[in-house]
Amino acid sequence: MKDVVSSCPIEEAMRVLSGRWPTLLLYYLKDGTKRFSDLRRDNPTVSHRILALELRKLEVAGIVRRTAHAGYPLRVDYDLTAPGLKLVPLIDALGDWWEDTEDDRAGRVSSSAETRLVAAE
Amino acid sequence: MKDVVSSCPIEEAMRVLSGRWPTLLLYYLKDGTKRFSDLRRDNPTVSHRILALELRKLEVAGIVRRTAHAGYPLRVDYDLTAPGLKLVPLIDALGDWWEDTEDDRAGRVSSSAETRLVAAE
DNA sequence: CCGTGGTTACAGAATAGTGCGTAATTTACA
DNA sequence: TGTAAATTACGCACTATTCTGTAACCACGG
Repeated sequence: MKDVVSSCPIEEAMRVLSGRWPTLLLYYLKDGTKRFSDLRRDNPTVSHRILALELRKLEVAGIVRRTAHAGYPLRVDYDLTAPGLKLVPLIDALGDWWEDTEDDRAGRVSSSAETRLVAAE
Repeated sequence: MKDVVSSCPIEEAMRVLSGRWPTLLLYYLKDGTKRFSDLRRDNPTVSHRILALELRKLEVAGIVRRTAHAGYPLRVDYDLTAPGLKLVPLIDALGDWWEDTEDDRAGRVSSSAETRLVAAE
């Protein structure tokens, strides 16, 4: 994945939203503030390390806000920023699109999918 | 990327849209029918192998239609299916969101991003 | 010792790129 | 006239790069 300085907003947006976790984290955070360990419990298949990395990526992108409370036992909260909140309905729309078009997309996996053959003229 | 049979439409949608190319291909295909070599020219950094794989993925997902014309020199057309067309405005909305929230996301890369410190109560 | 949030080191898995081969027809050129 | 080369859309094998997981460690109060 080279940089290629895309200048295309779609490509840039996808750079941070791509992958399995970003949208899931958005999904869980839309209900409100969560802590690191909450998010781990929400989806137990993400590794400790990756969760930290993904959260950091979203934080740097300005989608998630990280709030570290001083003192011990160490406590950190995560919630969505204003842009993050604005993103949620778009993600939801994507989910709706997937469901609404399910019949039409006709996940015909075993056959040759959508391919059609046309005789040469 | 394990399977985990998500049952979450967002996760499933992201499984096919994740990565650098799917949205880009959508972008180029929204103008109309394109051939394999056209798409290669549109974004020269994608390798032929990956382009073929990505197109096949979108085809199986029912977003792109592949039309192979019989005879040589082999000719194949790609265009969007109805679900694919419906997806385009959502992708565009994502790009708009990225642009519109640019100031607010404040890409403060060098500093500690959004992190804030709060004194313990 | 435990739990919290996080980082680093190393290993293994997944993904991407490179180059070669293929098919039938047209064109190129000695 | 004969044959070599180009064309198109890939598939395959091999390598390079990148990503992800595991485990260990840190800080500290309880």
